[in-house]
Amino acid sequence: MDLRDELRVDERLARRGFRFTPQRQQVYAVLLQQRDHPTAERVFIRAKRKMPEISMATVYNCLDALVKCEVARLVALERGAARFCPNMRPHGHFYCTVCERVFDVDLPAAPGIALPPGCRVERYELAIHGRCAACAPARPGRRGKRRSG
Amino acid sequence: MDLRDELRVDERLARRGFRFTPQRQQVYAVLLQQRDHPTAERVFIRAKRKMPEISMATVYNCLDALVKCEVARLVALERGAARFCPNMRPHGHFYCTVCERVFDVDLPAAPGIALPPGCRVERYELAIHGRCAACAPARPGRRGKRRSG
DNA sequence: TGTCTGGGTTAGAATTGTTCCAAGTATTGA
DNA sequence: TCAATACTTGGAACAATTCTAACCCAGACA
Repeated sequence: MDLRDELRVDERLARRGFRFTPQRQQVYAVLLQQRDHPTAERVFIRAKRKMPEISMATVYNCLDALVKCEVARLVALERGAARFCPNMRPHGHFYCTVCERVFDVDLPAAPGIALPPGCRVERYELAIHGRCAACAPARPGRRGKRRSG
Repeated sequence: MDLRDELRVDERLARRGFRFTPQRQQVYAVLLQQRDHPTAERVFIRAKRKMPEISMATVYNCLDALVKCEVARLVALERGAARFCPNMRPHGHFYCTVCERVFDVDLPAAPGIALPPGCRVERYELAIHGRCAACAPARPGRRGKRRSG
């Protein structure tokens, strides 16, 4: 983990009256280590490897603190478990409906959406559902190029 | 409800081996009647007014059938209950974080998003979180009222 | 040093939203 | 008419999340 990031996280938590406890450090490290948008349960499993005593309730608590301090994002792509993502730059998500993997995608500079008048935007969430490169050829739908391998 | 719409829904269901039962008609009518993106529970409450015997399981069944036949959309804007929407034209959603109301918004013609190569898009979901006109002037705190019904 | 205060952690209970199930009902086709 | 099949129902089961009560620990202060 980048030390400057850790310092910034520490500060960000402190500013809101949260402590950067060993559990929160571990949960944040898990998010940074493998950026595959894990669910809370998956974070729990990974965090347990180095911290076997950690509980699910604590993982939820830590994720909640990280999200509140804008150090991680909660991503709700489908029904079922929420996913978490330490990438705080504006971005959208590509969700593969076959393998359920999630990829970050850049957002266009100017979305140019006509909002109801008077609205104040806090954030955008763009989710794109489809098939990733690995899964696209799998089930032949319309015409697609066939790849060997 | 527009008769042509109803006929089309009937057909669409039939094409997939579903029947347009009185319960499904009622659930669909509820969606058309008040386009405020109700949750399944809210649909249940509204459907009961004209059909007191209807059960929650049936409401879920009906909503599921309508979504499968592409007559309604399931909208997952936040954690918690899914919402339903009979507007099948491409559009996004503005979600007011204060009053929790949802508004349809038009999408820009060309989204222009750089996807990972080889991806095949099935659908976009754009969610914009913020404050609606009624809630925007409020200071961070609770204002705005949720409508009952 | 002891103790007070307040956030943090834990296991497990509770809650919420959804799906599953078994039994009975309605509709369709032979 | 009978059989096959889809549908509805209430309630059980389930998954994800939140809540609760007990205990823990760091820092402030006497």
